[in-house]
Amino acid sequence: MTNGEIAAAFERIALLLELKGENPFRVRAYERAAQMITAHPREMRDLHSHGGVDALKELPGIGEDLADKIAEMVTTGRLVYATKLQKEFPEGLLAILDIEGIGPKKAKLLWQKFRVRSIDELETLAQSGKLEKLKGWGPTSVRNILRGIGDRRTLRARLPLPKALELAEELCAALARSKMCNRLEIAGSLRRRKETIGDIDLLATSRRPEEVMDAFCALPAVQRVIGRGPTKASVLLRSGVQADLRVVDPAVFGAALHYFTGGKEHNVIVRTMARKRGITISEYGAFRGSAERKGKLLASRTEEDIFAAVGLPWIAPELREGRGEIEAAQKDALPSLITEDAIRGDMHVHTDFSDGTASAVAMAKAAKAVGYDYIAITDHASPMGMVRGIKTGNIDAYLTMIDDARRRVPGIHILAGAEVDILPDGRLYLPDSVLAKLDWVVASIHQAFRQSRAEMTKRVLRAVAHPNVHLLGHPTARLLGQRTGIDIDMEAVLHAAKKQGIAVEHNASPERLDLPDVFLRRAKELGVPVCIDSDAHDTDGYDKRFGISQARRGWLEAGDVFNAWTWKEANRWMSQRRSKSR
DNA sequence: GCCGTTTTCGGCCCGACTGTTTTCAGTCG
Repeated sequence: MTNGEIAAAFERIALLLELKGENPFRVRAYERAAQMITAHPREMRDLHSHGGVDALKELPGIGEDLADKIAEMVTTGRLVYATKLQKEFPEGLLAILDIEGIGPKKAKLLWQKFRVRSIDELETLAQSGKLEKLKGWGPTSVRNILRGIGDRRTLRARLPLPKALELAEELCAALARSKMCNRLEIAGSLRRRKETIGDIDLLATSRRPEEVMDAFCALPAVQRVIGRGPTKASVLLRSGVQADLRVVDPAVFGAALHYFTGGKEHNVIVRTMARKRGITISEYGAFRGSAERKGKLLASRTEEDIFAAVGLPWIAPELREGRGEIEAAQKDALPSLITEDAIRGDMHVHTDFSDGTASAVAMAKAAKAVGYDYIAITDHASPMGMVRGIKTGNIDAYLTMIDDARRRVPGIHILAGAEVDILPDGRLYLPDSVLAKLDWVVASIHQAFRQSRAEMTKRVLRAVAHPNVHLLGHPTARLLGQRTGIDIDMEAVLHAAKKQGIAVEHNASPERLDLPDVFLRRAKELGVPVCIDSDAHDTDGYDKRFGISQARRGWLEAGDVFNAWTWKEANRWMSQRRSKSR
């Protein structure tokens, strides 16, 4: 079983245990384990086959019992305990937990009293009028459930980061025009720059919170107000996304920003640390003493103050996932994260020689204008009919085009490169004689996405081992929100990249963001350089802001990123690569 | 179910909002 399947099994168990009314901390143990496994770059089955159950027990949040359960899943492909548990409730009951306003208690009651086993049955029951006669339910609750069912049918799945950020920025701009907020910040997973976003969290400071609430709920982008209190409101946007706004006093902005940025796991760890020191942390600040009797206020104004209250330096939002950042902070070993201005070049750029819209000269000028010292022009070399591009027959014309660009755009180093398709059997589309004429070869998958994991891994390993390849392009081939990536043993690919001395790409194109953050971090650990490339197809295409944010989530520093190196450093690496290929 | 500069047992983050309640349970993030 893959990590995804194991995590899904644990999530299911957590839901079922909740339905049973089990100890909530036991439920949380399963949830935490699922989250950890999802984010883990190594496959559980590999860890198990190398180090056995003991290796699994090393993982955070995995003890005796869960280690055994993971071992059972990776060896037998099933989990007896899960099957047993599943029998106590019908399949469809879990789905109704997704409905806004229905939690485990209500779901359990619906099952026990009415034998509700699906969303459709719940809808029929709610319409029948039987529900509202129940103690503690009432007509409003029932109306909300019906609305929740409707919402669930229209609600969007998680939004890709670039789209979500755009929406959030529009909301902020609209709210800012009301001029009632002193500060207005995007918080939550958006501030952490997660690759997909469930809802938009905004935080404002104002001395007139009620009026801010009014303005927020009346924004034209708002379709419906889900909930609204004096300091907090939730709305459903017309785009099908939920947005939450919280207003706090300016004096507690730092505490609130930290709290609403999360992530959940990170906050739990920080608060647990605080408790051990006799400190309680909430969105209103760090207080001496327990939560019930608010003690002396220790910190609240800035995030730095909050972290300092528990003896930590400020931690960048992109790191706040509870993936070891607290431990690193305690050891003063936080990475010095890469920033946009560290980028000196781009190793994946298209022109109108293939499917770009601008000439090589125009692309080079545009790269120079954003301050780059070097670029690799990497037009497609692909068997797919619709893509023009580099063929054996036109390679000389291509090289002439790049030579011409070098002459006409001085002051920037231009590499003659290609983005060559990795064919289904792992060979490259261009023959070695043509590849040898190029300075820089990106190997990418553009077809046959559905191969088995074994086949796909073998395919990519073959390409990675090719002596003329420098970079593995958009390694999972995913399209955010459209196409899940290929099924591949990324650990094996990264090891091979290390062994062969090639780099892996983080393709910063907003529809890709590929390689994903957990593998970026793994690449860093293994010492594989990462190229953060724009994959620009036009002169406005050099924006790397989303790529940088993912690189930061992968703990990358400037030294880990190939195109943050100086031209001299990059060139030295390429010469070494070339000498290897001979 | 996990975990240990409080602990191998007894803890486990904290508060807002809603609906139906006369004081709070359920849900959410």
